[in-house]
Amino acid sequence: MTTSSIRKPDYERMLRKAGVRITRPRKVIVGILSQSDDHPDAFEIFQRAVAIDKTISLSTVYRTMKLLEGMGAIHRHAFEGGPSRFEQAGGDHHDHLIDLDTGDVIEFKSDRIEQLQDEIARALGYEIVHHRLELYGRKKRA
Amino acid sequence: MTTSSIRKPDYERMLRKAGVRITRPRKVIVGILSQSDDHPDAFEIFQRAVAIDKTISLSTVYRTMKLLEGMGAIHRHAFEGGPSRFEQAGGDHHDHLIDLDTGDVIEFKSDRIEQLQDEIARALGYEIVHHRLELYGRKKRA
DNA sequence: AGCTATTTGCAACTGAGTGTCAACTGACGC
DNA sequence: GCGTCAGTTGACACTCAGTTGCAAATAGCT
Repeated sequence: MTTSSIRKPDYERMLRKAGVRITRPRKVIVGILSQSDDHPDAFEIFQRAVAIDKTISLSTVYRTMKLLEGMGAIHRHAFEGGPSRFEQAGGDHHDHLIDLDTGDVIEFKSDRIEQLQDEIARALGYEIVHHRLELYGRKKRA
Repeated sequence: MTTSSIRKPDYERMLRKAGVRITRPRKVIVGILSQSDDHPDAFEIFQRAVAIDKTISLSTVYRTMKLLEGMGAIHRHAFEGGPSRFEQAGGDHHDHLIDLDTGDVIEFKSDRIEQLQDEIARALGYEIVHHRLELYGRKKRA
């Protein structure tokens, strides 16, 4: 029984469409990504990959993440003071709140904010290609 | 005749208050910051500093930026795919739009967005310590 | 199975920033 | 103005995240 999935990108299909080879390391890595609903960094992905196939190298993880990012299959987030973290693309757009005490990443979404961003960019004569909104905070004790 | 300044932090006073020494390298660096209204990175500050005093080292620039940041005298911005850039604190809070073609940094401010961020954090049970909002875009051709 | 361009693992490299340490110096007391 | 000495500096080694060069391995074709 596999974990049921909603809106998971079909990585193998995307790789095929990108005209690259479906190699063993790439299969292992996209398998891990399909299983993950957190925001692992390259080294964490590498560790999970090694548990499945101990010959996989960290360089290959980096190369594969770059490839997948270029294909739009994953998103890269460079939160402050740490390595890039990755998540599957395909869910709808959201921003992040990072818990400064635990490092937890909470996703949120605000159409109002997106809309205001567009208005601001337009007023400045720009077209937004992408944006980054991160809130860094601490849990209010109840 | 010196460039007239609006709301420039008095770095020497802040350094004194922080209980650290007013050394020659620190004087040169804060002098450069007072003169700058762009967002230079550590290496650019180093280059401007060397032009004034060729004995200053890059390590000292890094150390001084960290010191000033800790004192709240400057802000550090880690825009994507590049080194940290710095700007004087003391102006009022703003966010940044980065021109993807030129690297230009445009400052903007939206109270509405700030307010919405607070609402979102509150709804999630968090208190915002700080946040980061960056728009990456391209100039609309007229 | 055989061919070959793509991909891999390894190790060496890069860029940004930090740590170590002997030498230097600013701020205080005299 | 001069000595003292903790704070600071410059040089350089080091870390960390990520990239690159290259010989060996292999996916995907026939």
